Amino acid sequence: MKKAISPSQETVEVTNVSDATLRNFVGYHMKRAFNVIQDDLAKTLKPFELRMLTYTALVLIVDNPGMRQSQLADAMNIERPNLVVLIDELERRELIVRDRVPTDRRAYALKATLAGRQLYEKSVQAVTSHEERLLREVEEDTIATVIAAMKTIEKTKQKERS
Amino acid sequence: MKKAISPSQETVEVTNVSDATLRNFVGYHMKRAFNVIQDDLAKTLKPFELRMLTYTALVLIVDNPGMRQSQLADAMNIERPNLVVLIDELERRELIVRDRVPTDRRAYALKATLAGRQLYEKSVQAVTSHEERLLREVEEDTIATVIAAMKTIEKTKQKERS
DNA sequence: GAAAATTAGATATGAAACATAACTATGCTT
DNA sequence: AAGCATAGTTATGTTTCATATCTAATTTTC
Repeated sequence: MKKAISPSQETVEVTNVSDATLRNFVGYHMKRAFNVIQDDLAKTLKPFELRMLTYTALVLIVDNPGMRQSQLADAMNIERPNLVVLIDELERRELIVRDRVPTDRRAYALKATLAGRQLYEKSVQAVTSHEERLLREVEEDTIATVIAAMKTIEKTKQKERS
Repeated sequence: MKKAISPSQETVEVTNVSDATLRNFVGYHMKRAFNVIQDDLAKTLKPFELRMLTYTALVLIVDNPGMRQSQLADAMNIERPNLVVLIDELERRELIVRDRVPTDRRAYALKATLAGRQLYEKSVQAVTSHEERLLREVEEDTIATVIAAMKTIEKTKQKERS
């Protein structure tokens, strides 16, 4: 059995906007929820003068000392040219350094400075609090289920490459 | 008991990039999963010459005939000026019309044309298939849990406004 | 071992998504 | 009627992300 094609098209004053069709999609729910998280994350990182992307880069560099720019771009799923400006910013603020790789003088080994590692500690702590705050009403089991689902969705990407 | 402050900072060749710290955050998982969904959605909408935002606007207009631009901007969480260009695009393609509201000549009542409703039907069907494809490996129960969690997160936004 | 192809990073440039300020036209309040 | 508020628009700027092209260095190939 098939539903009527579309709602009738008479113009009436719209009081409550219905997003019922979009609510059928998981992606729509994820986008809306992620917007809330991202807004709050931005506020959380503001005191450290970090944005989501600079924060992500800093964390990955601290956790992977000696990493190269292309590796970082891959890990962050961004293009190399866009990473350059992020790294420029972190370097200018002396949170990281670009060390030359002796075995390959084209490449840079990215390393955090002491200041970078200290900012990492503080900001990771702040982001942890931010998540605790936002997820306060979500059960621990539910969070685990969500993470598992997100990983499954993330993995389907690789399969496409065939 | 407290962990060591940071990984040691010796430069070694990084083979596998570790994002273990970021993996502690639900937001990180959501961002990565959503990127996969968004990329696939863009490909799905390409044949219809729609982007995520124009698709969202079209669906909301079809589902809420007579809706005004400011209502749509509110529903989509975007600023009025940015909506104007989206509506311009849909209008230029004759998928929607800006009807004058007789009772308020400042406002427009947005309505889809027949072509707009037809594109809606096709594109909603395509997006439904896209989600089925991406979520094939996610259990039905899990999806319900994820949607509930997303709604909970989305709702925490309102509480902040105090 | 030299020429050709590849790779790491940088520069230039543009598109898309988002925000703010200020404007026009209309409507509402008093 | 005067002043204020609202709907939509215009102008403008920022951020995120993509592509093409460049340089320097490395690797491949003959």
